[in-house]
Amino acid sequence: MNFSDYLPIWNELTPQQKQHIESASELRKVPKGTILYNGNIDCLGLVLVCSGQIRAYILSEEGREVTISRFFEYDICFFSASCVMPSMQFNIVVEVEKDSEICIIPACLYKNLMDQSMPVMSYSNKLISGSFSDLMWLVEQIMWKSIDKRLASFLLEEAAVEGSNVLPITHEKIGNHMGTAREVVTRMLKYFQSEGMVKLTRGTVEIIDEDKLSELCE
Amino acid sequence: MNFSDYLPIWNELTPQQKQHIESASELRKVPKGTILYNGNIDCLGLVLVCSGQIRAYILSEEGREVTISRFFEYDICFFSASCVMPSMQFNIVVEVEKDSEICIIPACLYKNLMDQSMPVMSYSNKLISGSFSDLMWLVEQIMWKSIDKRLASFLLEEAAVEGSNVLPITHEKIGNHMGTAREVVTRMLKYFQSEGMVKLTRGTVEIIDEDKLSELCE
DNA sequence: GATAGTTCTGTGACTTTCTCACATAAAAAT
DNA sequence: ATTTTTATGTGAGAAAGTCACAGAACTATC
Repeated sequence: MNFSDYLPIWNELTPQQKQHIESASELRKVPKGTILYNGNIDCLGLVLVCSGQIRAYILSEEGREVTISRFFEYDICFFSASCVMPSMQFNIVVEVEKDSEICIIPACLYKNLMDQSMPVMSYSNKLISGSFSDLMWLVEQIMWKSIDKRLASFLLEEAAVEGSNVLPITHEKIGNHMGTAREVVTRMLKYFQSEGMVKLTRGTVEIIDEDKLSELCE
Repeated sequence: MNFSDYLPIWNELTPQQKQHIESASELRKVPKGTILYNGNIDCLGLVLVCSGQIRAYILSEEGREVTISRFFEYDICFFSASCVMPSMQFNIVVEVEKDSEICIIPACLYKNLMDQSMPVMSYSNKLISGSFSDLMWLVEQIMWKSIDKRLASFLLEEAAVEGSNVLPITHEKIGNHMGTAREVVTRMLKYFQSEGMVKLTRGTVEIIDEDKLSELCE
């Protein structure tokens, strides 16, 4: 485990701090579907994604979901450590989307580091600011983009993530990412298919005409 | 101007830092309607609200608005300083809602302070975290609350802010706060009136039955 | 204080999106 | 081969947003 690959500020830590992190953090393999954090579970800590894929989403009382953020290799998820940040009050669920290897820097250790080390505090600031910007973008999407555009964007992004035009995903999961109902996704995908933009089979969406989808997004 | 009333970390600054702030910041009277920041205007800085009222909102290409955050006496608005925070990339407009007195700590000075002073950095962190939480709350509202509930909440909050049940506000402004169309607000208010919850006159909404509105919010 | 202009509110018709209730189809389990 | 589970399809109706325009209430001007 080479921390300097994940933490840009690794070299600004003291040898002792480095040692603390190395001894206290835990490398863990987590299977798809694992809930790492849900606001009830004790504050986990900072999650470094070594491989795999993780997503953070909010959950309504009726069980509907919206994805707030997704994390891939070399990303750092701080949502599971939000409990140690004062003034961070919200419920969020952090779930493993694909079998992953993660490294957990315990919340209490991380809190201490933040208080001790200016670079760590400054880096935390950067992480939060980045997420804030992402969330602002999400608000704009939700408020001002129609479903067809949002769905097209989602499919293209998903294809980029997968590195393939064949997306192994159900309509329901797409709905959960976008915060909309499954039926809405089904109908829109049917329309996309009728326009020759995608090809649908049970459990997969294949992108046929990437350009046409891109145009749709504007 | 007594900075310690506005900045909780004032006493953790060095005399020199305090002196910098005192000499560089600018106390200013700004009339209602003033645009303090809109992403084009040069990065303003941290805005301390001494009196009055300020709001930050995002603007769609079609000219629709949604209020992201509102600031009152003793609040600090950092949106007008977001340009000095790395990883903060979004367009936002900061507008004076009521004639106000504000104190501006210039962006460049604030940036230097953040880099020099752990307490300032830590405090910035807290400000951003707080706004992040607020934004999460907004996303939940937008996604999962129906318009009647959101309108009821807005009216009650507005009454609390105004310290009166007579709200001097137009349907259009309410729509701009909530990110919805004026007609939708008009129709819902008409319904609220028919149910005896509010009384409408041109330019004002008077809350008649606070309890009934509260119930509506759940 | 009558007139013209501006701002604010009201309303119908139509579109988009969401909800509910079920039907059918494909895969998995036994 | 049959049952169970998971995924998709669809109609009907409700909620919310869009568009176009009408009328009412204030303001400014002479």
